[in-house]
Amino acid sequence: MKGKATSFDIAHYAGVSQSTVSRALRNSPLVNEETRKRVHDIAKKLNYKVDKNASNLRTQQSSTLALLLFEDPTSDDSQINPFFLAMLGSITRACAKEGYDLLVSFQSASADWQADYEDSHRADGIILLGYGDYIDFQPKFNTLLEQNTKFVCWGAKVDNRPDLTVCCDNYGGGKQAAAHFIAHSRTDCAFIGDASDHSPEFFSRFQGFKDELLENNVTLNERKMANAISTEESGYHATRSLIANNIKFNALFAASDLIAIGAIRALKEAGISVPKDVAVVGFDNIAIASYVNPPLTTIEQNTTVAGQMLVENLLKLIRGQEVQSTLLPPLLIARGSS
Amino acid sequence: MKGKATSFDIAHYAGVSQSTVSRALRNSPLVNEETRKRVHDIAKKLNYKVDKNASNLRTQQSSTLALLLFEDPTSDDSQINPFFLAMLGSITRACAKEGYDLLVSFQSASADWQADYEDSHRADGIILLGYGDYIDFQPKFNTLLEQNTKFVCWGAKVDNRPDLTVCCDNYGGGKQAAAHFIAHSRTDCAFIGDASDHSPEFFSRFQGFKDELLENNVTLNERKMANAISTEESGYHATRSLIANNIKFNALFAASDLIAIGAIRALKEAGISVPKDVAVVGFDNIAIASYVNPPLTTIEQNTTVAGQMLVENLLKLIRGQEVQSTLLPPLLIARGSS
DNA sequence: CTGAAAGCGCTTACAG
DNA sequence: CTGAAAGCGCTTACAG
Repeated sequence: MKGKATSFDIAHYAGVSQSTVSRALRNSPLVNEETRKRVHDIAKKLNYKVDKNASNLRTQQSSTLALLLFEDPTSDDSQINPFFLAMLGSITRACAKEGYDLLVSFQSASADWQADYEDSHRADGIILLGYGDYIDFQPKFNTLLEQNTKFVCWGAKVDNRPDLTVCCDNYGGGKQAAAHFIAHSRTDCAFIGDASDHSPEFFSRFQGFKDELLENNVTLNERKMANAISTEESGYHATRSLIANNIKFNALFAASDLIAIGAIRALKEAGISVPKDVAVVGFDNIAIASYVNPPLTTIEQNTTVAGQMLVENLLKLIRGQEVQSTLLPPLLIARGSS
Repeated sequence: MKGKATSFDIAHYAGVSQSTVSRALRNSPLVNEETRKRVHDIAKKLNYKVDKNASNLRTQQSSTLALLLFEDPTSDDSQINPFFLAMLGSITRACAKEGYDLLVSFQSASADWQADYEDSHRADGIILLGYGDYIDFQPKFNTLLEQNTKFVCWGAKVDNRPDLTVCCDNYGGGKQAAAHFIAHSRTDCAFIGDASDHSPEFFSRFQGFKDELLENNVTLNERKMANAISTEESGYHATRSLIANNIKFNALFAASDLIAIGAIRALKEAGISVPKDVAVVGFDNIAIASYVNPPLTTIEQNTTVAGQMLVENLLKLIRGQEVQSTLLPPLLIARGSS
């Protein structure tokens, strides 16, 4: 036989119609058990596989989800944020478990999104993942909403937006970080990260941190804050600028682990001991966190659960079931840096 | 308009036939420039996207590659080997650059591969990636070959196999590790990793290591070898067993960074200083390597180039162009552990 | 339980 | 340069 076998080939060998082959392969109850078995055997022998393009075209669905990873354009091209890499892993697993394929695509935040996966029927729905400037993404989110695209978004839960999100309780995580410092009598706190509406996740972490301090009668001095995106380099430079400006503090909350790792490097270089002089707490619990020196205390986001929830929620949305945005509890992991 | 627009809708509004719409959208030179423009405008206005299932079905190709990541079944379910995660990133980028989508799938080594991506026309070709027991995979590779599936394989170049591979020069990398030890007068060497034909990559690294030592009149004592798969835990336990058996050495070559990291932990626990008492060299240069304490000397595999080559070679294979397996040069990165 | 037939939305040879 | 038509390989309502 030349080329791939089709259902007509199977039909020929099985001595039934092509319709019956199709039914048999889909295990339709309408098919005689014996016929079903015969068809399956022949299909196996001919190494037949249902043509997905044909069946998708016919059924108007794809059993595929698309993952759009949009990255901060300023980050190093060759390095993907390890937190997202972990998410990617868990999303892939979750998809497999649900019988869906996963299309992965990196989007640079600046370029036009190739978000036509759903329109072009390549995917039944889209998962959006990425740090970056949220305000830049607004119009794109709006387009997705207008087009009634099925999508679920990681992390950027903002006010009244009707889109579906799964995110970590960033506010609660920030509070945990502050509570940890207070429990260790470190009340002269600094914060590093972009605490603005450009980065709603970082902003929530900051708010929780500040509020918890306030509830303990500690005020976070605005001068002890520095802006950073989620890279080690950015954390390093932000911390250096604090040190250069002679800002003193004995506790530092970084909006992400990468920032924290950069911060620790800057502190060490300046002869400031971690945790003796400055206690450091990060956010994410990326794999590297436990290996740095000293091991990084951090607020863990459970990527396994997060990936599952993203997939589950998206599938519910696709199936027209009721869904709500999900808030995942963060967990403080105490290590040597604090 | 209800539902998605089709090329017939565009044709209706543009006052041309559907054939012309199809040609115009594909920028066929057969179409009048003015017509082409009009069709494109209307398509944009209606938010029209070519239905991939239909066009793939018609053209019998998918502009999609599949990445099968097969993992060692013994590794922790929640953690993916960071080296493969990095590869995944670079493969995704390389695909995007070539205008291909990437389907990602994790395969447990034990289960049946869902390697029907090509047969089912979901992908034009397959990239295989993973450590694990090579001998277990043999029959599966053979099936792929028999079915004339277009695939390219990372790392497991074995003898006379006709399949296309891209891999690091593991043998040369092993030699570099040995040369490094010899240059630092550390000639009492140990090796940790599965040096058998179950793990051809590890075996090549081991061979190169042993041969380079031999060329410098150093013999690697078989007792100073321990088996390990590519996880930290495995490296830890293998090293502990050497120590427990009172095996002495002043240099340790681990077949992967994860093994090396586990080894360092075991050494430290036993009160053995790295690098003072034992110099350690790993393989891969995963992101964590530079953060561990002490920073890990390792043989880097360039994942960016590797991902590009995998995609390039596979596309050549798909297009019927001439291709050869590719060997990538490794690079020793000297850090604090040696 | 089975078959003949329509149709999913494209692409492209064929005819003009 | 354009259009009518065939056909990619399925799924499923319809008729028996």
